[in-house]
Amino acid sequence: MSGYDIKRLLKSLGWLIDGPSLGNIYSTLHALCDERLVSVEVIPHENKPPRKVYSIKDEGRRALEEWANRPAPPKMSLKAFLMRLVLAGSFSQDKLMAHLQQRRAQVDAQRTALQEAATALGESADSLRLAFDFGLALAATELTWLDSALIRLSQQPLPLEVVQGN
Amino acid sequence: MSGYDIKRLLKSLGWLIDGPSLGNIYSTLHALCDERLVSVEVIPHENKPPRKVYSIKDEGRRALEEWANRPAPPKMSLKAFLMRLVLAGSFSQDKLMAHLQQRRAQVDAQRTALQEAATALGESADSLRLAFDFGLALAATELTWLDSALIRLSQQPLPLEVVQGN
DNA sequence: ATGTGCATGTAACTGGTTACATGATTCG
DNA sequence: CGAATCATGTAACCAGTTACATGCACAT
Repeated sequence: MSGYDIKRLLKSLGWLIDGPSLGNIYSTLHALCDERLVSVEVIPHENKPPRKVYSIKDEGRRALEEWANRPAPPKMSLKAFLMRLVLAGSFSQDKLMAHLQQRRAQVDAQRTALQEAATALGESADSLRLAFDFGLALAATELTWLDSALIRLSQQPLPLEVVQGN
Repeated sequence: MSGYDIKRLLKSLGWLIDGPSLGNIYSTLHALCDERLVSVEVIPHENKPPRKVYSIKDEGRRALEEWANRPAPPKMSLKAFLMRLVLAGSFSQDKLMAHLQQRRAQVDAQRTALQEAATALGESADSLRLAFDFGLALAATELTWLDSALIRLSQQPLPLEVVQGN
């Protein structure tokens, strides 16, 4: 993809993840190029600035896999988790499921902690309480989503890339 | 509260909001002090470093209210919204409800956008699709939470601070 | 005509983290 | 007896934003 393409894709995910600025994307891409992790193909357009299409190289893929398999920090944010999911999900189904299970444990722990903090707060019912309620609802949603994702994945044993060709 | 107290409170909200580092909290508190928005009371402990308890001043409260009433940027993140909710929720019930209604419209728009992007993606069912599904589940949860919060608030017309004294 | 989208890039700035420095207390 | 919690603070450093610079195409 080009830098601009990347920006658009990430934008389509809305508030789910941080939308890095274009400046950031371009300079990261340059750095990645210097490190020989990605390759560029310059496609010249007539008197437009040439489109630069980047592709990940084998070494880059290895580095990405290494990154994806690093143990997740215990306090990983939603955004960070989703970023990992999107970038690392295409490696192996086992890894993906392990990832989801790990996340499940963390979210469950967070939910208990949140519940305790909320009850410790008492029945004050102000805006802080609203925030806690929201947090609990979020945690519940994420847990059911994780469970259904895990079930779906365990029912279709082959990674879809193999089946569908991409 | 003291800087340390603030850190602990924010920590109790877990991944719901960004937990600013202690260094950040302390320097912010110093800056706020210089601007005469908060006051400090130094409570000396025997040969421990003295505890510094900060209180918001009238001028600070005014500044906070002004901040809370600034129109929310359309792409406001979850964390930013919750931060506003917690910090600004104690002003007036009308404002709080307006705030929630505004948020509702934004989340609804985001959900539609997400849905369109997801269907445009087709049935590829890879990890990116999982992320989109999650986003949709999240949006739905937030919407129901917002609705129930709005109903609750409209049923009890007086702000709880008045009833409960705090 | 004027603005928005495509498309790339660089440089300044800054908000916030990490690391350092200090020291008592409590818990295992 | 060392590790964690309480408790404060400063300074270096860095990642990422904002702003600037350029220019065509297409719509209003």
